[in-house]
Amino acid sequence: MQLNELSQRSGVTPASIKYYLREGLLPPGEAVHATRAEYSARHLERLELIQALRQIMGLNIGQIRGLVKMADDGVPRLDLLAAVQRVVLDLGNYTTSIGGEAAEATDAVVRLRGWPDSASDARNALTAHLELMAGLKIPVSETVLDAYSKAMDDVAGLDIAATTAPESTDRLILTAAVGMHMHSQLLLKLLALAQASHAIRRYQR
Amino acid sequence: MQLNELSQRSGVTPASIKYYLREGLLPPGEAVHATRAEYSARHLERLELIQALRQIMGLNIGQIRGLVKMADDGVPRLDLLAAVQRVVLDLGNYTTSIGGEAAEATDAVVRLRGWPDSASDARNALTAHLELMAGLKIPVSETVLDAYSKAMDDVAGLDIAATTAPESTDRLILTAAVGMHMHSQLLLKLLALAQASHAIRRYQR
DNA sequence: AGCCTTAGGATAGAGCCACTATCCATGCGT
DNA sequence: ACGCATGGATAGTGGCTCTATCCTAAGGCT
Repeated sequence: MQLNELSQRSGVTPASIKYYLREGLLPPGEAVHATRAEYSARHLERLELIQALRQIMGLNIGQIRGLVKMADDGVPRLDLLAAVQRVVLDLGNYTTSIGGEAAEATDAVVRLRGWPDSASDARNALTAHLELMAGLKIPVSETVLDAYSKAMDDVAGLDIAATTAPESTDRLILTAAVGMHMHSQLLLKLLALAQASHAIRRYQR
Repeated sequence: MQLNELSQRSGVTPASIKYYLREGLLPPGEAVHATRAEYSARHLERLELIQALRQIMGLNIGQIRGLVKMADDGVPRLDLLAAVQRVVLDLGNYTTSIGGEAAEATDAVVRLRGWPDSASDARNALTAHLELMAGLKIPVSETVLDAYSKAMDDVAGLDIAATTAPESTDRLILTAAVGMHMHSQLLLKLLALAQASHAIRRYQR
């Protein structure tokens, strides 16, 4: 298939496809000769991935490029999942200082939940976030952390169990990202409803 | 105090303050005469609110305008909190159809948790989100909804209890928005860590 | 009283992002 | 052999959040 057909099948305009090619999100088609290139099902799949990451998750071009580069480089699955987490759950842009109360709180949570005691983006992000909250004078008691982490442990168990092995790396990213996003959003909607319910009970009388 | 001092005390450049005035985020200062206006502590507080909503929460000007308009119009506290939720937890932009499986699932959750059975943005958002997930063929079992909602119910109870009564409407918005945001982000970080932990257990062997 | 500074108002420009449109030489398909 | 689509390059668009410039008017210091 060539550009026009790819465009029609994916619903992405040719101009945008060219843009994605330029930005390195979409690998170039196999050049039949100077002015003709052939695209495959892989390109279609990639375009679907790009569409989902842009429109559903709201990722920017740079973030998407990072993910698809990893896919093209064939990095291990766990690293890929970690990268997806980083952009979908917004774990990036954090600077963690070593030690400190926040780090201890994080360690305590990890021990309490029996999670593997290894460094990770998620762990750094958690520590950094606790530091941020401490800086903003928003207290996070051990009780709260305990309750939150228990809840998330339960949720994560269900999430991971529901993840099925995908047939291609692009599909892995797609299902993992969409799944993570949808589940975390679901959690936030439930939180909103729960908060609203508690607020009504508390204030409306 | 006048423009320059307001700028220095808030850390916002005069040009940006003018922009906020133009956009109606900041009420005009009390005009001493044609070319001089006096700003008060309220303006400083408002600027801090705007800064936080922009930089920490990433709200856009339109969303902030909506919130501060409500504050200036003196709408009831519960409505204000609902509006804060809408922008902070991203409950807007949803179209819900009446009835359907998703609505039933939402009703079931509300009954199960003993939450007040009233319409709300949060409830609509939840229903719409469940519809979206169904459309994407991401199954959400009753078990999952039960576990998630229980977790969020516990969390919300702690959240609301931690909310202290603020002295001004701007402060109410600020503490509510920052608190909501920080707590929801904390949850997401914990979710990330929990997921990573489960994934390691599952895949790394 | 006179002049320098600064406020406020209006308008235009900057910088970023994700496209989108135009232009051009090329060469396949009919 | 010739029209039309292609790849490649480059420039433009529109939305958003500022930021900079200009201008007039007036306060206040001397």
